[in-house]
Amino acid sequence: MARDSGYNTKQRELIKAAVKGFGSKHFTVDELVANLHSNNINVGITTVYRSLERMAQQGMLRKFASVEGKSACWQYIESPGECSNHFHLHCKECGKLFHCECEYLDEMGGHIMEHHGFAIDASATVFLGVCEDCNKTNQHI
Amino acid sequence: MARDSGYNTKQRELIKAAVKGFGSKHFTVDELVANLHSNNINVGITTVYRSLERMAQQGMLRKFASVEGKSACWQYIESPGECSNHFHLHCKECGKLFHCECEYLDEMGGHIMEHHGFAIDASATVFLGVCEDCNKTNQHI
DNA sequence: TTGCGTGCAAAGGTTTTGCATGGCA
DNA sequence: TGCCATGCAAAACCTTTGCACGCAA
Repeated sequence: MARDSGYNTKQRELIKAAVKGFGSKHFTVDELVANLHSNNINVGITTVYRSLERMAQQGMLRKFASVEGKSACWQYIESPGECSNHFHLHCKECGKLFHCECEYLDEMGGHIMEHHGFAIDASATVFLGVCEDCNKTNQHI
Repeated sequence: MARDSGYNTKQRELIKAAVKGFGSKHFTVDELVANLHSNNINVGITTVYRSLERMAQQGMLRKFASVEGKSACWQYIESPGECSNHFHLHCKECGKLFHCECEYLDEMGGHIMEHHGFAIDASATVFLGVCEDCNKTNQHI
């Protein structure tokens, strides 16, 4: 387990607690700050960014690339290795993020590594498309 | 083929020509503007953004989500349907974009549609990872 | 005491919007 | 003429950086 290399401060504890509160659900910096505010906790946005980045480096958090100018998403890693084998489906219509746990995708990673020499970072890769619900809604278009 | 719905203006022609000049190579707004400048063409950045967005809607262009605060990438679609059946691999290390034509990935799209009800937009999806070359370089890390 | 952590303010970069002017049809 | 397109300026947005002060060890 990665140990904290620096000091233990009140802010870090508060941020860590809030992050854990999201469980395996992904969140943005905005959502995290809103969550803190709703508990009457005020932490500088700078500190939030720096803490998240630090936690990501320690392997406690996963950072998703931003999509289409939207802000980056973060996700707490409840157990080490968790989510490393699943991909994320991001719906272009409703913006929802789906977790997709599937052996097929494991295979795919292996295939791409073997045949194309490319090591896919599943935790950072986001599939863009349209989810089931939005598909139904938009069938007439 | 999608027809222009609006007027034909000099700027649109110039932008379209520059875009075609990139062939199937992806480019950013910055690169496009630099390209125009090197030909002594000055078009407002606003117009560039609006034109690209319009061309993308007409199916003449493909827009890639921005990655990690980097600016968005665009790609000219030389022939309709081109690239619609292949994915793109974006190397986190060197930033190169690889085209990956592969039946396996077609299957995968089908699988995800069947089993997860999610319609993947291959043309917009970018796999993040590390390419062969960078992998070799970083093996000691 | 030492030096890392915090947070305000400001800068950074990309993209969008308001609005008056310009140009196509 | 009527409406769409243009482009300047400014805003919007997310994120990072500089710097002085505060706090953990």
